[in-house]
This record gives sequence, structure tokens and C-alpha cells, in this order.
Amino acid sequence: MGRGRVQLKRIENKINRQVTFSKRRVGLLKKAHEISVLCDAEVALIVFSAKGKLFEYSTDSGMEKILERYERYSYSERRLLANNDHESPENWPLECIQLKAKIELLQRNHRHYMGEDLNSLSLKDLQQLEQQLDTALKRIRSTKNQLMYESISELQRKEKAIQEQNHMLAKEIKEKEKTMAQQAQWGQQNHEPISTSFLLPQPLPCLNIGGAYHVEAPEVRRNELELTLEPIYSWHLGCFAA
Amino acid sequence: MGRGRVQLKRIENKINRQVTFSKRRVGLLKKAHEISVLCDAEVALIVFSAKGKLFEYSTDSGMEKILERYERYSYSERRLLANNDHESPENWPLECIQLKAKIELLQRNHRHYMGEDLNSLSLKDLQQLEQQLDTALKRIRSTKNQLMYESISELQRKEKAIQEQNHMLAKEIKEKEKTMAQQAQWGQQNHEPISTSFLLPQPLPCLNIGGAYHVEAPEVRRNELELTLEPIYSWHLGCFAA
DNA sequence: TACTAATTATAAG
DNA sequence: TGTTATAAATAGT
Repeated sequence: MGRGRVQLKRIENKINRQVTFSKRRVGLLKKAHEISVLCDAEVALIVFSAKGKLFEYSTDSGMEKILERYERYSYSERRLLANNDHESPENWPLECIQLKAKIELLQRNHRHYMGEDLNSLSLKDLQQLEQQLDTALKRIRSTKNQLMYESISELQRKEKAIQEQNHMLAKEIKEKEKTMAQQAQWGQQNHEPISTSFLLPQPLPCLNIGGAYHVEAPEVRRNELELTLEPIYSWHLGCFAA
Repeated sequence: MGRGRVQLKRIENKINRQVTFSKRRVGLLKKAHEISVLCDAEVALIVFSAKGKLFEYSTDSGMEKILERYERYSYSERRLLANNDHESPENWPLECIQLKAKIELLQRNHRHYMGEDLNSLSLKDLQQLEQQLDTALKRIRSTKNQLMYESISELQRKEKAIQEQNHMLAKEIKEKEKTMAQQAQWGQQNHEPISTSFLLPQPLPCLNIGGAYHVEAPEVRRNELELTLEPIYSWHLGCFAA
């Protein structure tokens, strides 16, 4: 369909390929939808573009349901491959067996995400994996940076607040000194007045406090965060140990 | 397409519906195959007829691979959990429940490896994750490179072999020419002998072949590898036979 | 299943 | 992205 006859081979021109992909993708999805409506069929369609973008269509029963049904349907074939026989699966509900299969799959994926067990992968698989991890890594770094900036802002804010507090305290102290000095004058006018500087031997404790905060704060914050997330990170160990 | 305009609603006539299903199914599968070949896309198509029969198409990477990739991409594994909840898990063996928990953990993990759901992670977690993915990525790239080098070596080996073959063929041709020239001389000693150079107008066909190979190889290397290393046309599974 | 008229998808611009 | 000439899919038979 179109002005030229179509050759069933990869379109070499990149632009052309992309344009054709967009058009045909729309057509394909449309046809998938049509057959599902016209003929009362259940359809799941997954398309990854060459660049790795995902497009999907599924009947309104939902992709999940359909894939599940697919797995159920093709389970009989797969059971031959699975050697779970040593664990008395006979009594188990089908779902359990599926769960186990799923776990195996997830774990395999996981190993790949860890950069392990790569020999079972093809060049194409490796490329996909690389792309995916690269994307993930970018997101992670971006999130991390954001978090760090936020932490820094927060710390700066706190620093400011505390310094203000310090100023207040310093003022208060000064006033107290004044009062005391006056009292001293009143009470013992004959004595030498006590030097102000003696009464205010550390004009910079505020800085110490601020400094101490600085040093500690990042530590503390990290721990706080860590605590909230601890459960999340412990699972990995838990589940792979098992 | 066809003599009547199509109404996007269920075809009520059962026979008609079934016929249309058969026709459109073939068309759909064909189109799925076409887009995958033309546009270098990865496609998985699952169709259940109204009567529950399964038809499927997948790019040669295989249905499982694509579904895996899909799950990687959309971490929609929830379907297992979501779906199993309503199925009286009370009666299940303890193992099943543990399996479910395990899956949940794995999936959470998984999302993080996809760079998703990062807001629940602390700075420290993010750092760990970053490091881990970075390491994995390095390994993956290393493995990929190794694979590619191997492929290249293999191709070079093949190239050499083919060139040798070309040489042999060229030699053979030369000898044949000699024989023919001699025959011509014997048969018609009165005539002018036909010049050898005329009989051997293209002494370099082998070089042409080699040259073409050389030119193409770097440009198309990736695709070449993919194409040559896999059977080009594999309509996956016997969906068309059915 | 095979044919044909008519619709639909799409290659090229 | 939108248009158009043409190839391809397909509804009805």
C-alpha cells in the first residue's frame, strides 16, 4: 500500500524507517483493536521500537490478564522445561507454580541487573540491558543530586537560623554583663570595674555551635534517611539468601 | 477494505465473525511481522479467539524474551499479586505466601534497578544503587565488547576463507581459459589466436567481492552481526500452521 | 477456499 | 505533520 511496492527487509534509511514505524505502528494497533472488537477476541500487542520505546495495546481485559492467560495457556509446554519436580508441586495450586516461575525469572533478571550471568545473553540482549541500566543510572544520579541539593539548602537554612539564635544569645549576654557591671559599680564603686572582655571570654561560641552543627548534620541526616529505608534495602539480602 | 464499510462493533453473525477473524488474524500477524522486519522493532502479539484458541506471533528473539523485556520495562508484575489476592490464599501452603512476599520484594528491587520509584530511597541507598549499577554496566559493556570482538574475528575469518575460495575459483577459471585457448589453437590453427586478455576480461572479480565486503562491513556491522547470527526469517512458533 | 469490488493503509513527496 | 497515488487487505460472494 503506497506508491512503491514494499520489500520485506529492513529499511536502511533511518529517517524512513522511523516514519514507517510510526505509521505502521498506528495501523497495527488499529487492526489489533478492530479484530478484538469485531471478532470478540482477546488481544495483547507489545511493540518495542528500535530505539527501545514501548508501545502496547491490549483488549480492555487488560495486558496483565492476557499475559497471565497466555502463561496459563502455554504453561503445559513450559512444565517440561521446569524441573521443580523435586518439590512436590503436584499438590500445589497452579498459581504457586507460576509464582515460582516468576521468581526464577525475576531472579534471572536481577542477576543481569547486577552484571552477572551475562554469558547467557545475546548481543542484542546486552544492548537492551545496557541501554536500560544507563537510563536508570541517569535517573538515579539525578535523584541523588536533587536530594543532595535539598540537604544542602536545608542545612544552610538551619545554619542561618542558629546563627541568628546565637546573635540573640550574644546580645542577651552583653546586656547581662552590662547589668552586672552596673551592679558591681553600684555595690563596690571603689573596686576596679571588671573588664567586659573578661565577662565575655568567648565571643564566638556561636561559631562553634554553628560549626559543630555543620559537622554533625550530614551524618545525622543520612542516618535518618537510612533508617526509613532500611527495610527496603534489607530485602534484597533476604530474598536472595533464600 | 472490502465491499462494505466496516462498523467497529462486534459482528453478530457467528459464521461471519469467525471468517473475519481468520482473515484478519492472518493480516494482523503479517503486519506484525512486517513492522518488525521493516523497522527493526521487537513485537509480541497474542490473540485469543472468542472460542479460546491461542494465536501468537513474536519477533525471533522469542515471546518469553519479549514478555520479560516488557515486564522489565513496565514492572507490571503486579498482575501476579493483584490477581492472586482474590483467590483465597488462606488455603495456600505457607510456601506460596512466602513466594508472594519474595516476589514483592524482588519487584521493588526491580523498580529501583529501572530507576523508578526512587523517592523512597535515601542518599545512601542511592549511592549504593548507583555504584552497583555502575559496576553492572561496566561488566555488561565489557561482555558486549567481547562478544562483538568475537563476532568480528569470526567475520574476518569467514572473509578470509571466502577470499581464498575466490582465489581458487579465479585460478580454475584461468586454467579453463588456457585449455580453451589451446583447444582453439588446435582446432583452428589458421585463425588468429584469441587473446588471453579477451578471455579473461575481469581478472579481479574476487577483489570486487572482497571490496564490497570491506565497504559494507563497518557501516552495517551491527546489523550484519544480528542478521547473520540469527535465522533471518523465523516466524516464531507454529501460529501460521494452525 | 478463491475471486472481485471496494475500502483501507501507507510510500513517497 | 498532511496529502495523494497506489498497494494491500478484506467483505461479500
